[in-house]
Amino acid sequence: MLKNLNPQQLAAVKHFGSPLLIVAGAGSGKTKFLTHKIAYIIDQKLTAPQHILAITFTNKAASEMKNRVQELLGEQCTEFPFISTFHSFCAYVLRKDFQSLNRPNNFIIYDSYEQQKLIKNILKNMDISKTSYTYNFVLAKISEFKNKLISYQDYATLPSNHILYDQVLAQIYEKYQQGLISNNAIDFDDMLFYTVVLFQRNPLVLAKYQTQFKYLLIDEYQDTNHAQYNLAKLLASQHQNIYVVGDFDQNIYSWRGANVQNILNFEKDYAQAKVLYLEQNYRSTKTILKAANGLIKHNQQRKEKKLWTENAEGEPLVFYKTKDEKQEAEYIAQKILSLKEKSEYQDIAVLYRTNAQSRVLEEILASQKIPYKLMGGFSFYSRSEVKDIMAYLRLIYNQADNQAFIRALSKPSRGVGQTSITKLLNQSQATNLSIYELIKQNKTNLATKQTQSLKSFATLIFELEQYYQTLTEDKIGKLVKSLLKKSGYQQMLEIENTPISLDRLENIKEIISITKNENLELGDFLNNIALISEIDNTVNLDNAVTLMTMHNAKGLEYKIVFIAGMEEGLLPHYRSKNIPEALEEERRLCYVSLTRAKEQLFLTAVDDRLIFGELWKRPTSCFLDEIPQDTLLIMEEEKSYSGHPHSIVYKSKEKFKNNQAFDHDFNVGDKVKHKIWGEGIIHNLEGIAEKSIAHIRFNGESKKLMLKYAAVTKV
DNA sequence: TGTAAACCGGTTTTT
DNA sequence: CCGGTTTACA
Ligand SMILES: Nc1ncnc2c1ncn2[C@@H]1O[C@H](COP(=O)(O)OP(=O)(O)OP(=O)(O)O)[C@@H](O)[C@H]1O
Repeated sequence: MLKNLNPQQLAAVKHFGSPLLIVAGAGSGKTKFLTHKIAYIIDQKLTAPQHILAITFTNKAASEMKNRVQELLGEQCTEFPFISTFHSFCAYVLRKDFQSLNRPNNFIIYDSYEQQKLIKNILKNMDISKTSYTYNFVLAKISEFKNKLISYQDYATLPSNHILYDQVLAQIYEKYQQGLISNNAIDFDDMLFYTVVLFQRNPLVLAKYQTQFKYLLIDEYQDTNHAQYNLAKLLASQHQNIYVVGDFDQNIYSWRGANVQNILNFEKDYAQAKVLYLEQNYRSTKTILKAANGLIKHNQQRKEKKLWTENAEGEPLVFYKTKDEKQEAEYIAQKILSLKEKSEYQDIAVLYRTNAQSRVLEEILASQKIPYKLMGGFSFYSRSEVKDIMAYLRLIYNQADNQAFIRALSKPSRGVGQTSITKLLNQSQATNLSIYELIKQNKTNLATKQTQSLKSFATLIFELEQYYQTLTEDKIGKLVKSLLKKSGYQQMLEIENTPISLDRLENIKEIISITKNENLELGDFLNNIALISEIDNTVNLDNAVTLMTMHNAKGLEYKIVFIAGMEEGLLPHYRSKNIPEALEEERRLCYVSLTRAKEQLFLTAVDDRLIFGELWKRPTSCFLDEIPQDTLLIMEEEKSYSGHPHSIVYKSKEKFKNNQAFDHDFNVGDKVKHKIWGEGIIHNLEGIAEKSIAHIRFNGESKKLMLKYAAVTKV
């Protein structure tokens, strides 16, 4: 079982009795160590499989790890270790023990869309929707507080000169939490937050989980946040059987509260800790590794570490610049087709910085008949048609769910509009009865037309619920099929009969096929949806090119990797470029992307990119200059390209806006001075180049100023 | 009162 | 460009 490990990995697998940290670069076999360690613990019968808890970064990584462990153990595996993300683990704990914090165990998990709706509502009611407290800003702040384990009560009592404190935020935070509580909901950050609180406040519950999970293993430890760090510490505090791996150069989630100090301080936190290093990379060619190592050296805030390989020299990285993103996608498609002679589609991945980039890639790949699968993103479950169907399912499962009632009711429209809905909601709140109950008990107070419509809708839901009860297998699939017909939803799409509506119908059918294999109950399905965001929404395409964001590529490997959009503004992203720490994170992100490749790397960039329907001129990414030039082959498209990425001269006579003429170096958090309003603080920046707008709070009052014209200076 | 059509505002990255 | 929200009209 341990044959394929090198001496360091072997030593690590056999190490017991004290905490262990492995720090090592990309592709050095950290994840491989974890899977073998789990298998070894089981094989040696040190404990039963179900007493092992392994934490991965994504659900996909978790299921991959499960498969690996199973392969290693073969037949002898009857019970399984608990392998999941922090969030899924917390959901598991809270479904069992949330009641110990006086909250029901059958909470629902709000996704970001529902969070947004709640916040928007609060801002509207407080009459501050048009101020600097944008919902994005507020949500990011609340997330930050929760990750730092600051409850809204704690927050409210912070001294008013505390850096984090803001009186308005304190109010919003409280209202937001109360909103969640009254809907019996928690958000993603709450999962971690409440689990930590539960363990801290309730030693008995903690002890139960400490006994249940005698071994704790964590992948990607460099990207744990404060709450996750505390969770691990609590779980391991008795037995100290904690084994973590990570790479500080792959810390790419600090914007979400991930704190690289957690890995740097591991030895301080666990006094007996042993630290091991892996230095041999088994994944990539010498050229790829040289390129990646050369790039990451440019980070100042970094410990040096070795990473070498015995693999072949390999091909140079290829850089190709095109006129626009369409041609970029065409180049990638064409390259994929020519690579197809030697490689399979499944060996190829295309990475990009922002989800918005995937659109063009999808279109062009589809037009060239290249099969692809889109991984991750807020893809599937946030599409409006999927949400509509989910609303029906939620309502069938729980008729008291007013939110679901309203959404289902208005798709397709049933002649009941905003006014009636508001009345119903108010009545529901006043009487403590759900809208569904009100209708059933004839307690509504509306015009006949609306009442009739509501009645038949309620009957529809009742009948569907009855139908569901009679089913025995493939229950959700059959239910969805039936509701599509009876609700008129399918008819609505068929009448529209546009390509888009047909697409929507396809997506809904996807729900049917997702739920098919496992004989899922409605409740289990609905409860876990927020957690399974990463379903590949393409139907079991085995041999297909993978499209995903760079963040999603973490931990994965492909024979051939394309990196699209190697441009200033995209990588590094314009929001990061004036903040040194953020810029270094962008560089790490580039490092992660490069090191996904085993054999070949293609980097592309464009001259002009269409953003919000406007053409923007784009310089090539500074990171391209930082990659050792002898690993890089720059393909020339036209003679206008003179060899150095920054010396490109745009020769076309086409009209375009030269949008990069103006620039600034203000950042969020900067103190600034204005002629009229005096001193203020920038709390948000939007737009780019000449359209940059700063949101500045002057002495209580907030202003949005265009930096190109505004007379503000840094102080 | 409900719905369709204009309108406005927002782009990192995700569990 | 897209989706959520406001507005104008039936
Ligand atoms: N001792 C070994 N001998 C041969 N191949 C190995 C060895 N260790 C790991 N590998 C291979 O190297 C590749 C990278 O391993 P793994 O994914 O475990 O690295 P990692 O350190 O987790 O990488 P990353 O930090 O990029 O996620 C895998 O294909 C793995 O099978």
